[in-house]
Amino acid sequence: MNSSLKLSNRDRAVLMKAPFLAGLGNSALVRLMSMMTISTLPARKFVLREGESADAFYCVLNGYVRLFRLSREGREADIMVCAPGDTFAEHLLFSDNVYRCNAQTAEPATLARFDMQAVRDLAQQDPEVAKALIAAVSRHLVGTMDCIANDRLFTAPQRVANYILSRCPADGSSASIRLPFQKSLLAGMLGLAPEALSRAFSSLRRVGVTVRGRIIQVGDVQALRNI
Amino acid sequence: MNSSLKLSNRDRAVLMKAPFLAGLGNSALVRLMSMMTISTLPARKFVLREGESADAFYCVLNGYVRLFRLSREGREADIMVCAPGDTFAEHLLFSDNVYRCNAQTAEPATLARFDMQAVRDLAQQDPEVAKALIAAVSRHLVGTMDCIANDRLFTAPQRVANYILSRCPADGSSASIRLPFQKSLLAGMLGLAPEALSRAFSSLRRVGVTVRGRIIQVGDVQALRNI
DNA sequence: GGGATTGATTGATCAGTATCAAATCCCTCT
DNA sequence: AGAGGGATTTGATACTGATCAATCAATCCC
Repeated sequence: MNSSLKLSNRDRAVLMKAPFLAGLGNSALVRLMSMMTISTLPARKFVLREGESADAFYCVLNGYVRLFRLSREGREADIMVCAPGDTFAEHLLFSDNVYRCNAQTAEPATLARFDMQAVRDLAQQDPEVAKALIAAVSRHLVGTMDCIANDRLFTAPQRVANYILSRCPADGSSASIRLPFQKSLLAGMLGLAPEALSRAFSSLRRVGVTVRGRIIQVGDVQALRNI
Repeated sequence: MNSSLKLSNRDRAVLMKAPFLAGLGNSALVRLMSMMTISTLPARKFVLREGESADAFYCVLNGYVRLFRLSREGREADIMVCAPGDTFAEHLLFSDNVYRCNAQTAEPATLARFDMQAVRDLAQQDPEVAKALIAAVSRHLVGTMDCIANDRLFTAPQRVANYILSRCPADGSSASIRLPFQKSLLAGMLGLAPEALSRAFSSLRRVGVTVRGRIIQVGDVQALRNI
């Protein structure tokens, strides 16, 4: 875990466009960034663990971070996957003081770390920061509610289709997208075993979806929308 | 839908103890309550529908409200069940402007309605209100994340056991609880068909759980914890 | 350039839950 | 208290996805 205060240009751009920071004025931005530390982590590294005292939250600048919980027998359930620009654990600012799940990098990643207490203080005095926090937590809530509805309403092929559609340009009859991460991570996001994801992809072949490595080709976007 | 400005003593007590309002100082409280309207709804009444413009959020004062989404074929998936003291749709204050799911009373209910724009304005100028909002949304986020983890990690009997345990006093070897609503609502909360809930209860008989109507008796709480 | 490692696919089987139908229970209303 | 009707339970069946094992593909690495 290589920690530093320096920020690459690319990471800085991601940070400034992150929903949590994008709407902030200059003074709040400067103060937040002054209390931030950057770290670069290898793949599969735990960022934090369930039960640990929650004294920081994070913003992903590069790579992907997987939030998951463990059962007693050691099975894992992904709860959320954070992409560049996403924050995580920020919702513990005004509630719990213990992390409620594990966070692990899914590949080499760069994170910005924010001290919980410092941001809490800042949010108390700067309404703009408070507003940004509400927006960030709200966005996460919408995402998790969508996730529950997806899990409960749709089968594996339908969830995969929904995911593909969510990454297709809205118009156009055909499309080609590239998965930004391994299929096993996508499987976890969708609440599936990797084998089930594989089978879902192959069942989508009959509606014109072709998969080669990380490239997914969609022959007929509209056909995919009808299940 | 009988609307009024009056508040029964019981409803007022619930409102004041609701997490969203509990921490507020007097002036914020007075202003919020002045922009609030109370309504009493019969069972199975829709409070709001997916796609409608989101111009109010609600606090449940009495009864239960079910938030759910519909599939194209008309199947329903519960996303959250709100008990007295819970707010819902408040997370749309600073993000979306359209309701993302349906809300329906599960039985006769009393709700406090808050105008979205009015509270938005109030939150902008009163940091205490903003903080209360963050806390409310955060609490919901924790709940939905728990829900995802439960769905993905546990079987039906385990989820039912978890629910029972969450309503048992922490200590004591035996316990007796009363469901505050119909079993079909519990089934939906746990992501189960009513038949599956019924079978889960009967499979818990062998660990000393007895169900008669809404009364659930637990012979050995500790045994229930081990699955 | 060939093992070795890791990730993905495929096949076979099994567990868990949905669904549909029928019987029964419980609550409410009069 | 008894009747009526919705809620719940039970039974039979089908389906979905998990799991385990084996194969295949791609990448890594001296």
